[in-house]
Amino acid sequence: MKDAAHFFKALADEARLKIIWLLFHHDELCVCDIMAALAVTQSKASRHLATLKHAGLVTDRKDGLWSHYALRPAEDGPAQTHLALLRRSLADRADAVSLLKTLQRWLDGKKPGMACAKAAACAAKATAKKTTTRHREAAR
Amino acid sequence: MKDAAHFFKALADEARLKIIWLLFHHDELCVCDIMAALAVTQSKASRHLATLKHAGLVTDRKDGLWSHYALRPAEDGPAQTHLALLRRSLADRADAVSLLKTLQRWLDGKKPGMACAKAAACAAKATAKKTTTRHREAAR
DNA sequence: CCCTTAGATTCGTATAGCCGAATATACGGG
DNA sequence: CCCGTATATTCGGCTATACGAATCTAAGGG
Repeated sequence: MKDAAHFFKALADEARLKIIWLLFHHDELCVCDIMAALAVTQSKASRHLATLKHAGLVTDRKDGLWSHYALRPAEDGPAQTHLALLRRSLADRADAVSLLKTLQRWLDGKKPGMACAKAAACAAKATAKKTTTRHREAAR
Repeated sequence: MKDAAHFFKALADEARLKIIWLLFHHDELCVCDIMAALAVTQSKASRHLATLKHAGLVTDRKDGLWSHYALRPAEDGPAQTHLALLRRSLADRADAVSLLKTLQRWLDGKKPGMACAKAAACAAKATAKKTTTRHREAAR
């Protein structure tokens, strides 16, 4: 029963749920994709991915400088069923959908092969600014 | 998405999973039942029940001195599906099954109407002692 | 009223988790 | 070899959570 609790702990964080959600729709993502989509720092992205890996939910594949993360192939335990259910229940959430779009925008503008991290950090800052602006407007 | 994380947080604790598991099989349980079955202190039982209530997973009903807790009736969201799945996946775990038995033993010997808390605390200590004894034996 | 009992809450503390900043590692190019 | 880049890890701090012990509350029973 301890391991069931452990499994749910891995899901008990919004950032990790977002990562899993994105990985449902993309076979592989690298750390800077996560940074850009979630608008988080590099260490946050990396740490949450490590947590998910440690919980056995994702795998990583190294390719030169890049680490590519993917959902762990179904071993068809209860965990997989929970994940499938999670996927379905997130599918009609506005924030989940728009998160996917944000990632897609990033992936589209990525090709140039230019400084990944800086661009992602920049995207993060831009999103943060937009958010605080929105808050400020809401406060009025 | 934040609320999904919140939901999983409520499940991310072994004691709470155990409580939910027991409530799958018993329409209502009072705090001292939980204390006895899980072999935990009164404050631990009460606090975890409060957490579950706060997360909307259980309801409570007051009857004189007693508080009776029950699973919250299905509102048929994804949460309920996760719970149903959880129930199925725990069903063939040895520890979950024996936990149910422990509770049953307690319920059977309960009728006398005698000092609930002390008996439960006693049961808790007995279980603890058995466990440490077992550990000591394993260590040899 | 006072006492006992079931349960809730508070208190102090310990541990776990999250975070950004800084630093470390490791790879590829010049 | 040195540099820049992508990711990992460490560090220090902060918040959240978990816990037992103690205290509080409220309901019966004498």
